[in-house]
Formats: sequence, structure tokens, C-alpha cells
Amino acid sequence: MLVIDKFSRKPIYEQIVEGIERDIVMGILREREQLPSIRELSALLGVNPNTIQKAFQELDRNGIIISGQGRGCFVADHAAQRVREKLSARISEIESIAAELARAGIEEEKLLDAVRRAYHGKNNDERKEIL
Amino acid sequence: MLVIDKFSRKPIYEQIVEGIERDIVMGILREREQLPSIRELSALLGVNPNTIQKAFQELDRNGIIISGQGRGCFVADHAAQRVREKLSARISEIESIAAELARAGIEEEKLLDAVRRAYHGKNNDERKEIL
Amino acid sequence: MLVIDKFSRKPIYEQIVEGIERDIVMGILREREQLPSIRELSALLGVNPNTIQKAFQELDRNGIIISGQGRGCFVADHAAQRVREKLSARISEIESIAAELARAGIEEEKLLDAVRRAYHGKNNDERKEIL
Amino acid sequence: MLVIDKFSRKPIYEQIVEGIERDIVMGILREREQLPSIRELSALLGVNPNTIQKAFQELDRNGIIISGQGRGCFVADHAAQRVREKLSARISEIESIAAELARAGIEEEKLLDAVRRAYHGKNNDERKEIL
DNA sequence: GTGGTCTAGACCACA
DNA sequence: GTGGTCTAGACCACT
Repeated sequence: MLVIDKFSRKPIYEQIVEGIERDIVMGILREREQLPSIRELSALLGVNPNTIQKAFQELDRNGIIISGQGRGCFVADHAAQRVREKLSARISEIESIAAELARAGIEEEKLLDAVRRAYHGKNNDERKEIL
Repeated sequence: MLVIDKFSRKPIYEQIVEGIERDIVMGILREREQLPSIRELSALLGVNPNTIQKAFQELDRNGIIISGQGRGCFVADHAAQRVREKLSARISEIESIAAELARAGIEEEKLLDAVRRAYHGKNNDERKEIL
Repeated sequence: MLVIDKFSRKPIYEQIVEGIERDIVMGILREREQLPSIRELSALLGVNPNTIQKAFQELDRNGIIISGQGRGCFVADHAAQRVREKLSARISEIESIAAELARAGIEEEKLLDAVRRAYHGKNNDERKEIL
Repeated sequence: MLVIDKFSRKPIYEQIVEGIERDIVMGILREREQLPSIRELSALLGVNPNTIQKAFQELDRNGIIISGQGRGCFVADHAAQRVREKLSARISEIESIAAELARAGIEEEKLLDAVRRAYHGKNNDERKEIL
């Protein structure tokens, strides 16, 4: 859980943000639960504390965690809900890629299949039967 | 044709690459046709020549244009085809975003609708994200 | 009386200070009355004793409580009066915020309304900013 | 214009954010105008580039400036408007202070006067006749 | 112990 | 040249 790839083009702090959001949305991290401290995570991931701090700051800013001096960081109330909203915004990303492909003459069915594969493919995790 | 937005998040050279690819795939630029020179484009778009240069390099590297030294740049044979192949690769991008949203519990129908909107909706303006 | 919110942005010791001041000014705590001991309060609020200690120090420093060693803490004479003076100082805080908003072109009436709402409105819950 | 106080309790980066916002709302910085580069400001203010960067990042995040690699930072379209909205949010700050003072028995008229002073006092800058 | 800010200095991608 | 990320290491306020 929460592995980061130091050589990815995606900034480390973003990987951390997304990793934590993923843990929240999947229920691995529960609301009001305390997160590992910045220094702890820093040691754990082999990443500079400032980098973790930046990730936490971003999460805090978005109301996904609450952090306070001397107290530590906690998953905020309704965090999962907020993450879901944030993810919903990515739908427009799909729409804009699709529009680009549409213009280039790629068949619509191919894209629809890609989406269906993502939802029904073998790669779906065990959460399906939970919901 | 080929407007660039200096205030977009997207790197300028990338906007140029995509703009030219779009023109090729839509038949506005035809195979073996000569492209404007770097200096011309630079003046036309109000963009640093180095930036145009970088875009052309990228297109050359992908076999979409041929840029011999001194003789100017030409649309490569089968360029449209190659662009289409390149774009097809973006389907997997959609699939991976879809997988992420699936994991977060976003409904499949929302994504399918986004794709359909892109194909059948009016006003498919790719520059939406530019702000 | 005196609930603290561990998830608030406001430091816990500050919440305690303000809570006690509020109780004094509202007559819930009377002058010369003894306050609960640090250990008691600590247990009661689920808060680190050092934090209570810090809050009491602050109150002592401002002459609002008297904390002799070992004998416990007592509400000081004229405590309510001092709290009121301290609060009056916050009027200048309002003035400086108002000046800032004035400079930005916010309408005066909006601020006057905010004040009137605070005095005449229902449901004046200070803990609004807590999230 | 844009002086910072290194010894203030308010973080330097916040002072910079507010200073720039103030300049925007007062029309000193106009929309689409380029800001000084991070390194320039850094030298100018005697502050570490990272600190400036943090301030700019915050402004960017709020859509008040737009910054892009290699391009520099620019005041965003509708920046002044956004700043004004952000400031409007501070009215609730006034309301919550007012509520606190109301509870303590401070007279309403004192607060109203404070607001009026801010709007009609001698401290008002020259922008009054401009609007 | 915790998180938050700041500095110094490096490296990268973009124009 | 520009902004963006990361590291190392310091100091502060809060628990």
C-alpha cells in the first residue's frame, strides 16, 4: 500500500496525494483515522519530509485531511465523498480525449469498449461485491 | 488553423505538435506538402523559434514530418496513418482513467455518456481546459 | 460547557482559554470560584495536561485567573471586567479587516449587516469555522 | 509596493500573496500583465525563491495568476473579481468576531462605528474618487 | 513528539 | 531565461 516510483514523470508529492486518496476511497483509511506522521512517512518512503508535507498540504487544502500543529494529521469527515467528487471531475478529461479521437476518425465503439473493459475486466478489484 | 494559447497549462510546443497532427489527420495538411519554415511559424504564432524547433523535432522523431537540413519540412508519407496510430494509443489512457474511476465507485454510465457526448454532442471544443 | 474540537484549526490551548473566558464573562464561572485542576480538566477534555497548563498560564498572565502553586486555580477579582477589556481590543481587529475590504471595493452595507446579524440573528454559533 | 515584514507572525509567503492580491484589486497589477519572475522577486525582497514559489503556487491554485514553465507568471483574467470574492468571504470572519463580542455584552454600536470608521475615516486611500 | 515555515542549493522541463 | 520539484537541514509553535 502506497508505493511510490521515484523515476516516474509524475511528481512524488502527487503520487502520495493520489495514493492516500485511493486508500481513502477504498476504505483502507477511514474517516477521523490518524495518518502516519510526516517524519514517519518520510522515513518509510525514503522521501524528504518536505515532499510529504507538500502532499499533505494539498490534501488539507482540499478538505481531505485535517492537519494541525502538534496534533498530527487525520482523515477528514466526508473525505471519501470529496475524493469521489474530485474524481468525477476527471470525466471531462475523458470527454476531451474522446473528442480529440472523434475528430481524428477513431471509431466510437473502440472507446466505449475501453471503458467497458475497465469496468468489467478481470482487473477489477474485490470491492465490486461490497457495493 | 493552429492557434496557440500562451496561457494554457499545456506546453506551447505540445500545442503545436497537436495542432499540426490535427491538421494532418483532418486533411488540411496533405502528405508531401511543405510546412511553413520555423522562422515563418515563429513570427506567425509569436512564439520563440526554439519552441517551434522542439515541436518539429518531436514530429520528425515520430515520422510524421520529414525535416531535412535546409530544405524545409514536409509532411511524411503515411503521416495521417501514423497520427491515427498514435491517437489510438490514447485509448489505453482512457481505459486507465476509467479503471481508476471504477475503483472509486463512479458509475460506468457516466463515462459512457462522456464518450457519447464527445461523438454526438455539439461544440466539441478541445480547448475547454485552457481557462 | 467548554467543549473543545480536536479537529479545529484553532490551537487547543486557545480554545480552552477562550472557553474559560466565555464562561467567566457569561457568569457561569464567578469571581474567586475555583477552577477544576489541570489533571481533572485534562481527563475531562481528553487533552494533554501540558496543553491545559499552557492555557492556564495564558489566563494567569492576563490576570484572569490566579494560579498559586499547589493550591489550585481561582477566577481572579474583576476577571469578567478584564475579559471584556481584552475583547474590546478585538474591535480594532474588525476595523482593520473592514479597512482592507473597503480598499477592495466591498460595500460597507455588507459588513454592517454582518455585525447586525451577529447581534440580532438566531444561531450565533462561533464554531462555524471548524468544518 | 509590496513590502514584507520578516518578523511578522504572518508567514512571509502569505504576506506576498496578500500583497499581490492587493495590487491586483487596486489596479496596480492589471489582468494579463506579467509578474516579475520568481528569482527577481526573490532578490528584490531578500527572500528565498522557494518562498516566492510557494506564494505564486497559492495564487495560481486560486486562479489569480497563471504560471507556466519557461513562460513566466501572468495575472489571470478576472483576477480582480476573484480576489474580491475571496475577500467577501472574510465578512464571515467579522460576523464571528461580532458574535463573540455580542455574547460578552459589548455594545453593538461600537462595532458598527468601527466599520464606519474604516469606510469613512481619514485612512481611506485615493481610490474613492476613482470608483 | 507533531505540523508549518524558511533557507540553500541542486536538477529538470520549457521558451 | 522561466517555473516546478526535490533534498538537506534549521527553527518555531503546539501537544
